[in-house]
Amino acid sequence: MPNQDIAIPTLETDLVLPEREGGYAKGHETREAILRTALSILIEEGYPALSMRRVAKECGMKFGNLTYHFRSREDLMRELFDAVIRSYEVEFLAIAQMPGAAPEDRLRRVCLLILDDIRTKKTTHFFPEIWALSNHDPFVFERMQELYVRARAPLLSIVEEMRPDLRHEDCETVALFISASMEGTTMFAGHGKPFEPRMKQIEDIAVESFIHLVRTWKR
Amino acid sequence: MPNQDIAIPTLETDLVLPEREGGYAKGHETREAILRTALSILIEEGYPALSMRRVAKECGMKFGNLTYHFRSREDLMRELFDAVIRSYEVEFLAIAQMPGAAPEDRLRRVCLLILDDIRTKKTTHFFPEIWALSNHDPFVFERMQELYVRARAPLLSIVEEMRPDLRHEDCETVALFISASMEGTTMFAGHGKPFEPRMKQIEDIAVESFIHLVRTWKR
DNA sequence: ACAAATTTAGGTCAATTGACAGGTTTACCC
DNA sequence: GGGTAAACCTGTCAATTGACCTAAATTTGT
Repeated sequence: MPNQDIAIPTLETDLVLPEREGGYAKGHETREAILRTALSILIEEGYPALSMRRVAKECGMKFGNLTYHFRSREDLMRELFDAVIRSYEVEFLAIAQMPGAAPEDRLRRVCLLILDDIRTKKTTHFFPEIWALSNHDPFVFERMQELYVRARAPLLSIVEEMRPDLRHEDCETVALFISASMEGTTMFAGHGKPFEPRMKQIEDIAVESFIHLVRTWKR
Repeated sequence: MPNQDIAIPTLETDLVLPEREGGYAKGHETREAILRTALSILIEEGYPALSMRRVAKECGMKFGNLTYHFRSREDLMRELFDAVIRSYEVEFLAIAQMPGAAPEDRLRRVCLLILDDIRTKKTTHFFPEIWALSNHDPFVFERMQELYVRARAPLLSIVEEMRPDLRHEDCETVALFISASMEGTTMFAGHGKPFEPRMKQIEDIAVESFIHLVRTWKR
């Protein structure tokens, strides 16, 4: 049963900014432009290239102005990660509510959605950066784990629906394994990686393997 | 069938330096000390903290001396990555030659070896760094993919042995999926991660799932 | 013991970094 | 349209970075 023909919703919003209290409209736009530029640098050239001056220059903005909007580099980083992570969270939220299809079908579609997203340049480049950073920055660590809790939520509820006989904790571990498995393809079949052309076949393997796992797993 | 009782060989050699042509003994030691210090900084504090002056200070060595041994920062990085990657390559080489056990048993043991290694601090911290770097540094990219080709070799030969009916390319993709799946657990069940205590259960899930996959996969 | 190779030490250099202080201009509300 | 807060700009600061250079001390092979 090939799955190439299932329509995949795509994600356009790179960033989701939090509601702002006061301030002028222009301020919001500028803030967003800054974050968007910063994300672009992070994706194109990596974390070490992401300096305040670099961001200012790339925005066509004076350095002093940037420091007005983001007092410190750390401020900017925190808000950048928050905004990007939020963008994935809204995506996962959309996945969570899927019409009452059969659980196995929902599992399949969730996995395909995630695996297709992994092939985007944004995801292929952004996540390894936060994986590395999360090893040394508690804030990134915390925020990233929060993100993945939400990313696993749809998987978890499907697993629990399919296997009411399992303990909650076991469902969690199964969902984690499935999620982690998919993340692991990033470095090999993500955007620009050697196995990118085989991603569709990997998707088949993954989905089939996951479905059997959830169906039959006995602790 | 619990697997906690299988003895796991551990890896002590953090670095494997290439054979050196001429030079004195002390020079080699100093070089090795430098690389060891650099690796330690990379693991403990991440790539941005890895500056030449920092390495020199941490070795109790003058900056000028460090620049004698490694003319440039890039020189040091290349050799560091080479040495660390080489250390994993010797590990995988050891795995490859396993006495004529049943293929499924070998698959199990290879996977357990890899998953246990993922829980070490060195692996949990080093690999995300090169995953991130490989997105922007062609040298790291190249070297990393080489490493993984070797890491998959034992898996691949087991898959081909178990499934002579499959095309070579399909065996490759299956081996890749298995390898990638395991790598993906790094950020969740690696050293210091939230699911680290559940790694043993994850290993059970992974091994069982992989064995069934190899046994039954039909393209 | 002697010469060559190697190791250490010290310093300079331009470039880049993040933080900050002081202004000026612009946008918005009344 | 005037006033105020927001947005923007200029310039400076100390600190750090990597590359480079020179000279002394030490180790090694012979």
